[in-house]
Amino acid sequence: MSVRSNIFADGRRQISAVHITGDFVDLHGFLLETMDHNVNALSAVKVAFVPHTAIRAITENEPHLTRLLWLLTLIDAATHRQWLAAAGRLLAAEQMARFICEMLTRMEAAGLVDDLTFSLPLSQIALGDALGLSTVHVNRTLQDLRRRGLVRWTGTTVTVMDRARLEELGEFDPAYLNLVRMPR
Amino acid sequence: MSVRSNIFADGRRQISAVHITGDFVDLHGFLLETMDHNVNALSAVKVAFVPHTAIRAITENEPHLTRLLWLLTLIDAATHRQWLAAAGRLLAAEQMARFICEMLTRMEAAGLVDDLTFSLPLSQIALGDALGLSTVHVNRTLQDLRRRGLVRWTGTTVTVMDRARLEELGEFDPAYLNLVRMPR
DNA sequence: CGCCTTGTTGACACCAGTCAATTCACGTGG
DNA sequence: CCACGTGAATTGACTGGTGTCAACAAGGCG
Repeated sequence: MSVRSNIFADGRRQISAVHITGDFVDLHGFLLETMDHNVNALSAVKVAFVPHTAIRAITENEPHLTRLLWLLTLIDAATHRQWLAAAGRLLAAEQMARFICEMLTRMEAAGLVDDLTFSLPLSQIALGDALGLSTVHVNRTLQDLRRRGLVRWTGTTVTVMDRARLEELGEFDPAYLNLVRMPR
Repeated sequence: MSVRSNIFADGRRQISAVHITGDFVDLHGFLLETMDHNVNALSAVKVAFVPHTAIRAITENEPHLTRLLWLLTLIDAATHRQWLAAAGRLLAAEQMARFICEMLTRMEAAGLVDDLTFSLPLSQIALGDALGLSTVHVNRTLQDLRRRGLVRWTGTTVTVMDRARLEELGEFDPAYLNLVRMPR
């Protein structure tokens, strides 16, 4: 698992994405001239590098694949809008609920969830950087969610205890993730 | 000029983009299944509609054009990251300074700036929705920037009085906009 | 065993939100 | 030409969510 972040001159940091297994990391870099952000691993990762020449070749010869790659970056952008809305307009608890819902849903789509439980190796410091909160407030907000019986988060293991109420609190709608519809 | 926004159930609103003359509005909609946001005009606008079939045809036959269209959405995404970082980690005055710097720079690139002055038909309510602030705090923050001699903002007319200090305050670097370099 | 990072807690400060009232700019209709 | 209505801008008083500072506990690791 890895994160994309921006860092300000005085050290303030904002994480703008959490990448999980199977994600295409920084496909944006293919066409953007400058990389204005960092990528850091949160856990041991296996990485495959794709040369820009290969992607360029795809864009020359494979319109369908090109549209799929483009779509990946559009989903990223849609996710950014969701994070922005959450950062700008939601209370800490609502925002954190929404974040956990998103991670749960994406991990599910990757087949990495078992019994509403998944691994999320984010320290409270990093979680704060993702949500735009101080670590102290992250700690208290997490306790709040725990006390309400919505989540359990010990170490790097997260369990969603009450998915419906957590999604309601975070006003979460997974539509923006454009996931393939799974048969129930 | 128009804005793209997300609205929460209780009416809270977050603006995620301000479109100016020449911008391709919601090119994202070409490949995304669901439109999870609204677009509202701020002023009288002239609109050209591009059928998805036309864009699809471009992706089939014009790799270079396709990459350019893709690039437009990547710049959008990069801008979202910048807004997110600002919303999450900057103080109101810093964030507002940065926003004004971005609008100035983009309006310049569109040839719509004269003497560091440009038209920005955003009410303080809308400005608050863009920055994630209440209108009262927007008002006070604007007064702060005015008092410091950084900007003049009367009605829909904005004048940047001290560009260097405004950019410094907002820690603004236009690189993410990927603008074509103009000869001075 | 001791260092270092992370998690936790309490006290306090402060940035930003809320509520409410007032002023101002405009556009409309009489 | 003026009364009026409406939305935006402004202001003051107060509240409250979140940040800061500091201390301490709990593990992981060399």
